[in-house]
Amino acid sequence: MTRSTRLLDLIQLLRTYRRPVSGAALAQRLGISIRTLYRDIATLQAQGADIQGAPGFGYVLKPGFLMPPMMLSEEEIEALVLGARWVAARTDDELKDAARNALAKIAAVLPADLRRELETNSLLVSSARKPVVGITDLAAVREAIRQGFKLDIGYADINGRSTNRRIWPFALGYFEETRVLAAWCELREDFRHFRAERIASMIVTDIRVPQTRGHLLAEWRRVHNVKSDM
Amino acid sequence: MTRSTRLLDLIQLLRTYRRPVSGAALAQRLGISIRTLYRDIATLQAQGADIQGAPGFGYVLKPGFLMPPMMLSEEEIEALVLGARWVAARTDDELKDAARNALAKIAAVLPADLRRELETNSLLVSSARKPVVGITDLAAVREAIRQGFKLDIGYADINGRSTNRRIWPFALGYFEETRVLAAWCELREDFRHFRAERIASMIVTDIRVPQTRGHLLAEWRRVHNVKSDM
DNA sequence: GATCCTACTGCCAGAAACTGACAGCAGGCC
DNA sequence: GGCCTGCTGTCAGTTTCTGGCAGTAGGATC
Repeated sequence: MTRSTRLLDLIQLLRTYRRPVSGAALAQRLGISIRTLYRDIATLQAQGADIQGAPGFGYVLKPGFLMPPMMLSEEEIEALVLGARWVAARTDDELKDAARNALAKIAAVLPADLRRELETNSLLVSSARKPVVGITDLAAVREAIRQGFKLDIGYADINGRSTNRRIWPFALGYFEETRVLAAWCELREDFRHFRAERIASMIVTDIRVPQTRGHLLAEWRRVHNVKSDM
Repeated sequence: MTRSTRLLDLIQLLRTYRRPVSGAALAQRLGISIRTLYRDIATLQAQGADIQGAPGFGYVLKPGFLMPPMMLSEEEIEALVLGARWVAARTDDELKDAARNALAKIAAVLPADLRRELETNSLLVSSARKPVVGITDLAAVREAIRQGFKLDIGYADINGRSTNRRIWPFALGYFEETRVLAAWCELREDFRHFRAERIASMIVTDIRVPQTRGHLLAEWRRVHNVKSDM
């Protein structure tokens, strides 16, 4: 691999990280020595890339960059289409439409040959065995998460006891058979998981959650020791 | 000026022109010989730049090399991220990287507020219970499908009998537990499905499938009465 | 204060690439 | 046929690149 292509790869690689990455990790991914990586970083910085590095932390590429990324590769298109198909097959109608619309917008900016690639893509997902039942309006839940509104729900726990709770929703998990809402529960004063099909009633309040969903998600990850890079 | 910086300059320079520019003019602007310019153009083309040159005219950079700015709705972003997360959690390393790269590229061309939406998205998928085992190199299979190459495979059928077949792959199904390759089988002269974990050996030939994968997929859908709008 | 992780720099010699010049072919237009 | 231009091959001199080593420094943690 020649240096000029490697520099573009390095930019793209940096773009895929949100947390700081160590130079050693980057060097390994690129198959070069750490010394060369430092030189490459310096070169990109000299060209105007806003790459911040701090001893002990690593590197972050600040957005607002000198050059837009290169066009999507065929494999990247395949990944997006496959993911969109899974969403269309396994979630609800609103997300299905959103996935279709997103692909349409992406297709609109692709050159003709890649658009054909997108349209004739032949990675398939199996369709849902049984439609996931649930009275809960997941689109409204997602909207509440986005907006940061508290929810008042009636929830039947595993013993059948029903309780009314005010919760701070911050994440929604799509499992094979069920949908699980992760939230802070004011009643229990702790994180709780709510299976969508056991939510008997739901009212979106207009009360704001006092923390960002990013904060809650991070804390929840810490408590449950969830590691995920995506 | 080093070559890697010059290549970036050349892209920007080409972007500023709409009418064809002669190579000599470009070379002069960059302060290099015409011979080196031809080499630089060739390098950019090898990286995917659609630079068209015609004798007597000059060069034009067709759009589609770099990602243009995009607008997506919040729900469309959620759908893409959720799909990408499923791909990352449930397929192989190559597709996982592709999904990450695709999201990073899309994020880079979104306005700042939507980029934050993408980065703090909190729709989750469960991670794979067990990693899907399989000796088959699915990345190579996808590549063969894209390129339209026939495959020679050794396949153990359900009774344990092993056969060697030449097949025309056209689709790859991602099910919960298995991966299924859909292909036209020259041995059976019919469509056949091959479970990835039963493919004992695989050689990618350089023989072209005489039909497009779109044709094969449509015919297969007709035969199996598969309906799908995505 | 000690320790650890990491960014960052200078130096050097071998390896790899880049470069310009020249010569020549080809395609479209006048 | 003449002209403009794209494009390729070859080659030797030059430049750049690269990895390893040694060393400095900054921040966090203990």
